[in-house]
Order: sequence, then C-alpha cells, then structure tokens
Amino acid sequence: MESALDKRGRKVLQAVVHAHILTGEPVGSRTIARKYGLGVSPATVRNVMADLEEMGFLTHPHTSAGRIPTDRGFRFYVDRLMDQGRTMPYFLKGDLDQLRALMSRRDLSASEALVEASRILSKVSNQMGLVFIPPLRSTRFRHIQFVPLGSHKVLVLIVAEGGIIQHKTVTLDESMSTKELERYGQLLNSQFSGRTLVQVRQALVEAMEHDILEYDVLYSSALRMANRALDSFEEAEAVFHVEGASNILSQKEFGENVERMKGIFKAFEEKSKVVKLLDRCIRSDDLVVIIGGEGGIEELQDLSLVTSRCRIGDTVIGGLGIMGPKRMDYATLLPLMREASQLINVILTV
Amino acid sequence: MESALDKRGRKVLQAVVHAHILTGEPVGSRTIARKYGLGVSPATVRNVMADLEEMGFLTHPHTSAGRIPTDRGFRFYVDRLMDQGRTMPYFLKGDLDQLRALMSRRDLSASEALVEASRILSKVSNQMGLVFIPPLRSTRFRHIQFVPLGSHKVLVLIVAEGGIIQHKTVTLDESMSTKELERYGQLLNSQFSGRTLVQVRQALVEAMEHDILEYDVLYSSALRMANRALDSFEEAEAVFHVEGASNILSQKEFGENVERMKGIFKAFEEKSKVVKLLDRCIRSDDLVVIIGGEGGIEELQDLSLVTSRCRIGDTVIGGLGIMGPKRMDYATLLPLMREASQLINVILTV
DNA sequence: TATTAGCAGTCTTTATGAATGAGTGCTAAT
DNA sequence: ATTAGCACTCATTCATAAAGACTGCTAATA
Repeated sequence: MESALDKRGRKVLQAVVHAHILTGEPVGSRTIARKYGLGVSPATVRNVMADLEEMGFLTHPHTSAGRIPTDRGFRFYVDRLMDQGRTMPYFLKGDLDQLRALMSRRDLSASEALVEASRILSKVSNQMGLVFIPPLRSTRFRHIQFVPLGSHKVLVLIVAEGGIIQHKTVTLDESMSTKELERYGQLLNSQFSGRTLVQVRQALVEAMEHDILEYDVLYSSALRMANRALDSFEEAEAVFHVEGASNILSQKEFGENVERMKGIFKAFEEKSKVVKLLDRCIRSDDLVVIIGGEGGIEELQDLSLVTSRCRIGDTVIGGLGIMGPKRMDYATLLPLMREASQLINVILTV
Repeated sequence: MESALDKRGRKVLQAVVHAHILTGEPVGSRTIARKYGLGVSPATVRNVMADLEEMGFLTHPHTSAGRIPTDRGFRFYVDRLMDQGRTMPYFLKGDLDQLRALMSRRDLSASEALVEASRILSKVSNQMGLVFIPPLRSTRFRHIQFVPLGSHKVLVLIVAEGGIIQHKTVTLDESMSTKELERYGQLLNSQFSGRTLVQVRQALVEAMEHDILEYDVLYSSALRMANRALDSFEEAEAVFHVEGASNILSQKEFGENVERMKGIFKAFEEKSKVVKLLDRCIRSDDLVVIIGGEGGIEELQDLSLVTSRCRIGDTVIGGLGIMGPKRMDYATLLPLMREASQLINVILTV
C-alpha cells in the first residue's frame, strides 16, 4: 500500500477535482484521459483512479458512475494541488472595485461595511456570504456610554476598539438621573477604557468587594450599575448575518433534495453551531477552508466554507465567509476572500 | 349571471376552502358532499362549484382535478365566511404564555422584543415570521446623542418615541471635540425633542437660512452637523427581519418547484418590494391580510401575509407578520397575531 | 513490467405505454 | 331543482425496455 501520491496520481486527482468543480458531475476515466493531456489511456487512468479511491481521495456514487472527490480529496487539492497563492483572476477586479467604491462611502460603520462586503462576495461568487462578529466579551472597548431611556431603563452603548458598535437595554433597580449616568460613564471610561469587557467585569467585582465598607456612594452605585450593564453584554450573542442564501437553491446537487436543503436552512436559522464554527475559524490569521464534514456540522456536510478574519488596525473585528457546495471554485474564491478582507482593513483603518 | 352568493353557494365555498386548507389538495365534489353535511348530492355540489368558478371564486388546476380557491375565493372566505373574531384556540394559549414570559424579561429592547415575538410566531405557526420597523423619518424622536468616534467620525444615536433605538456613523468635514458634541446634542434635544426627523430637518434648514448672517458660531456649527447627521437617517432603510424561512420549504406545494422557491427567497433578499408592502400594511390599525397576488409582488403570488401593527403606548413602532402559503390557517393565525401585538403593547409600554 | 485494448457487467436515466383513479360535465330521469 | 349515471379527461403510477456511461478485469502488447 503506497500511501504517498506519485506525480501521476496527483495529476489525475487534480484533473478529477478540477473537472468535478467545473461540471458538478462524477468524472469518468475517458474525460480525464481526453481532456487533461496526461498522455495515457483511459484504462491507465482507471487504474490510477482505483488507487486514489483506495487511498481515500475519491469515491463512487455507484458502480457505473465516474469518481467524485472525497473531503480528503478536496482537502489535498486545496492544500497542495491547487494553483496556490494565485492572484486575483482579472475578471474579478471589476467586482472588487465595486466593493472598494462601496466601502469608501464615508459613513459606513464597521459592521455595515462587513455586511456590504459579504453582499458583494455573495453576488460575485454566487454563493452564500457570511458575516460574523463575535460578542464583545473579549474585545477591548474604547468608549462606553449610558443614555437614560426611562426612569429605570438605561441604554448601554459600547464602542469597541476597531469601531464595532453595540448597544443593550438594561433595567435597573433604582432610578438614576441623566447627570448621574453621565458621571458614571466618565468614571468607567477614564478607569477602564482599553480593557476587555471581561477584564472590566473582574476589576469591577474586586472593586466592589474592597469598597463595600467605604461609602463613596457615587462610586459604588456606579459600580453596581456598570456590573449590571456588563452582565447583559456577557450573555450577548454573536452577530451573524447571511447574504444570498437563495444561491444554495441554484446548486444542482441540492435542487432535487429538498429535505437536505431544509436541513441547511434550519442549521443557519439555529445559528449556534455555525457561530461556534466561525468563532473557531476566526482564531486563525490566515484564510481558513472547511471542507464538507470537517466542520463537524452534520447538516452542512455537503458544503464548504471559506473564511477570512477581518481586522481594523490591529483589532480583530470579525470575519467574512463564503459558503457553498464542496465543489466551489476554491482557486478563485480564496484570493478573492483574501483581497476583500485586506480591502476592509485598508479602508476602515483610520 | 347571479353575482351574489346564495346561502348554499357560501356553504360550498366555505367547505372547499376549509378542506383545501386542511389537505392542500384540490377538493372534489364527493368530499364536500360527504364530509360537510350539506344534504345534497355530489352532482348538485358540482353544479354549485361550476357556478362558483364562473364567479371567480374557484379554479381548476386541470379538467379532472377538484377545485381550489382563487385569491378572490380566499378573500371572501377571510372577510365573510371564516369564523370571524374568533378567540384564541386554546391550544395556542401555551405558546402565547411562552411569548409572554420571554417578553417580560426585563432587558429586552423594543426591536429585540419584536424579533423574539416573530420567532415564536414562526415556530407556532410553522410559517415565516416577519419583523418590520420603518425608518425613523416620520417617527418623533425622544433623544438624540452624539458620541465621538474619531477625529472626524461621530456616532449619531437616536432614541425614538416608542423606544426604537438606531444609530449611524457620520463623517464630518471638520473635527469636533467631545465637549462640543455634547453641547450640540443638548441643544438639539432641548429644541427639537418630540418632533419627527423630517420636521427637525426642516426646522434646521430654516434656521440655517435665518442665522447665516448672525454669527453665533456654536449654533450654526451645530446646525450644520446635525443636518449632516439627519441626512444619513433620511436615507436609512427599514429594518426587516425574517424568521423561520425554512418553513417555506416544508410546504408541499413548493417542495417540488425549486424554481419558484428560489424566486421567493430572492424576493426576500432584495427586500425593497416586501418592505414597501409591509409599509403599506402598517398604515392600518387593524390586522391586514394580503392574499396571493393582492400584494402585487409577482414572486410572492403563491403566498399570503398576515400583518399586525405594533404600538408601544401611542407610537407605532413597526409591525409583525406571518407569511405562508395561501392555504394558511387564517382562522387560527388572525387571532394569534392580534393577541401577539397586543401583548407587545401591554408589556413594553412603561 | 507497465500499459492498453477489449469486453462483460452494473447501475442510472430516459422513454414508452398501459393501468388506475380521481373528478368533471353533460344528459336524461326523478 | 336535484340527482343518477355515464363518457371523457388528465395526472399519477408502474412495469418494462432501451440507451448510455462507467467500471473492473483479463489478456494482449510494447
């Protein structure tokens, strides 16, 4: 059992994956031999294919069908075979310019920018475009502000480093005046600005334990209410946005199987699993490609995901993703994603 | 041509619609005669059905199929035949309690509340749940606040009457200090709070024309920047949120026809048409039912929409909707929607 | 020894036609 | 005014056959 791939094996695998990406159909030995100029006969290709199948790179839908790549086959293709580090195909330059133009509209907030980007990506790729913005727990905040809404209701507004803005409504036990709220805000900003919410939370708890005896009323009251406010941010969910979901319906491999599609849509509606996956992806500085079942999400085992982490300045603000069938055009999509997120960084960094 | 419906005609129409809603299939004369106790033979029912068809209440998918209601047939059913003003079916009480519990969580903002409500509605009805919040143009604002983001960037936060909160990022030509921004905010709040954004805009323009010669620098500078900020709100889009879109895929009448489904999803992604429709619906104080093609949206001609306007106190904050196949269970859904929006009003009104 | 031609065999896809069955519309009887 | 009865229309289902796309294997070949 030769587990390593010789040169010819690779060429055939590459050809199969390429042809399959193009057509969406299982690929037969004839096609490969004819169109990919390997200079061997179909019979030879068949032998090689059988080897590749044994090694787990290809499968058979049924006896008399051609081969399709397995997850592992795609993986090998993406990691080793594909035209790596390829630059943007020229025909996408225009689309990217469109994105650039959109992004430079002066009054787009960070999250709006991400959404716009995903919309363009979705349109260009004919796949789903994803936006992911993790909860602010672990992001340093730049500014916090309290705005009175009612006698006991306060709007807590957080501007995170990187420019992501989020707000929550909090109900307090005691009523507070505008003046007080303002002062609390200043206090928090001056003391804690630049730390993450989790850190602030910790500091707050410590401070409360310390100062419980001294009665600096203003201070302790501020602490208590800030604590309450942060509570609500702690349990906040990630922002998760899907653009162009209907594109999935155009994929011929799903067109027939409504049940499977329903599963996919359901998975996106529930969010939690996908969000968890994206959260993992964003840890990496580089592009992340998740192929089929690799993501561990049952319903999405026929889909692949390409994600790119987005920074503004040095702060990670979230990620962009493209999700589509496993036979998506990785060779085009990867450079596209890379450019898109760089673009965001360049344009939004002030 | 007797255009009026006699009693028997109505009974048959009601029976056909009812049976069709139940089964989703075309209904034959036998079924009606047997199960709906009209005391007449199938042949008679057939005659009546032929009449109903001539009057435009029913159609034929093909010669040898039973009848299905036309839009007009459904309309008549909803307006005149259906068990009107029916109270909540008891089996939904539980679901509504769930909603009530969720809503009374103390720190749900108005828009979060709507989204939660639509989620529950979607789950209970097995249809799509819609949330619609019109742009704040014509809503009175309660509070406006400027938060400095960068040297030239300002976050404009608006709290509308009713508690809807929205923010926009604006880039200014000149740089402004925190202090200045604060003062501008106070100025605007004291002068204009309680008016709609459009009104404020007008007042602003007038003021600018007047004061152009007097040089109260602070004031005119505030006006200019406020104007700029309102600009961005003027062009803001409505908030439009869809919950449970996958439910559409469960409808047997769409299950086969992927193309049609794609059209539906596309229409929701483009938003504009649906938003326009919802905007119209919300003008009415009562529930609005849009059946099939009545909405004038080609892609949605197989769907119906039930909307209910949501108020907090006396302010209209938006609307909830349920969208599903034309054969949705109007008799159950209408009371459900009514209750839900009342619930929102009761709980969110402080 | 590595390749290839050739062929039998497998399985899907497509077409065809017959049988079934639901339901109508019409006519003539009640 | 109703109804029974019957001919007729279509959609749906099923079986069967024919075509087509591949493979895997074997034996010949370079």
